[in-house]
Amino acid sequence: MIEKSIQAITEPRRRDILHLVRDRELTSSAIASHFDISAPAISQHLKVLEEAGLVVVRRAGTKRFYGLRREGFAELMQYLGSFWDDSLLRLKEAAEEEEKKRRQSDDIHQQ
Amino acid sequence: MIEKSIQAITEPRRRDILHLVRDRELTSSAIASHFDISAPAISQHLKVLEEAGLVVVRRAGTKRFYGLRREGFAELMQYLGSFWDDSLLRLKEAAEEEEKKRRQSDDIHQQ
DNA sequence: TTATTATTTAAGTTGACACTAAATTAAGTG
DNA sequence: CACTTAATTTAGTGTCAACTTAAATAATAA
Repeated sequence: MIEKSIQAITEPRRRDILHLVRDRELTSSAIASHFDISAPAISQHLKVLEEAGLVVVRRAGTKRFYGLRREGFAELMQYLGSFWDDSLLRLKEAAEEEEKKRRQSDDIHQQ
Repeated sequence: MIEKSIQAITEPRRRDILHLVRDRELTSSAIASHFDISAPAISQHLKVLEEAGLVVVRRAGTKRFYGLRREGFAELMQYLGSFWDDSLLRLKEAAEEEEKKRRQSDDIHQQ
């Protein structure tokens, strides 16, 4: 799946599509209107994104609404992050430290 | 550059190469020995990675040592992260909050 | 049912890219 | 300089992915 999602985000238009559906669902044709390529081409891109687990479809009548699949992103980001990163690792550690503190204070409150 | 680095990490062998040079420098031939493709093929991959700013070369006699270029990764990760992510955003906020607290306490100490 | 709208699937073309083998460059060493 | 080692560049080939147009599917309305 990771392999597919990495492949998927390589194509610039697919990244543009992901941007478009990031905060709202859009139909295939609404997405297509933002590009100068044909509707079938967009449909094919959406298929790739869907098979990569990065978008999901919701059918409503003749329309199909595409939206971001956050779990897919999370998985991809986790992979890319764990792959090498430094700054991300430091961010994680900082967040975990914060989380630890939070939990400790919760424990105190609960006792 | 971002475009090139995204392109670069799409190829599975190139990600393998990045893994190999992650913690140590390696020569082109040392890298090639890990794969069953020809030396020129590896050389071409290294060129792509270098042009993407993800590896750097250090010449030493007839040998060329390849190593990870962390700034390139940082840039790529930042882009990929800022692109969409949630959990990463939350991590960032937590880290920034932490940073803010740290700075405030520094200010107090400095006065 | 016929027509309309929304979208996908199919078939075929083109260009990009990963590969190979052969030739070339680069930096020593005898 | 000739030779060796390390690696790259060049030229050519095959595969794959993104696009096109045309045909097919899906849901609904007249």
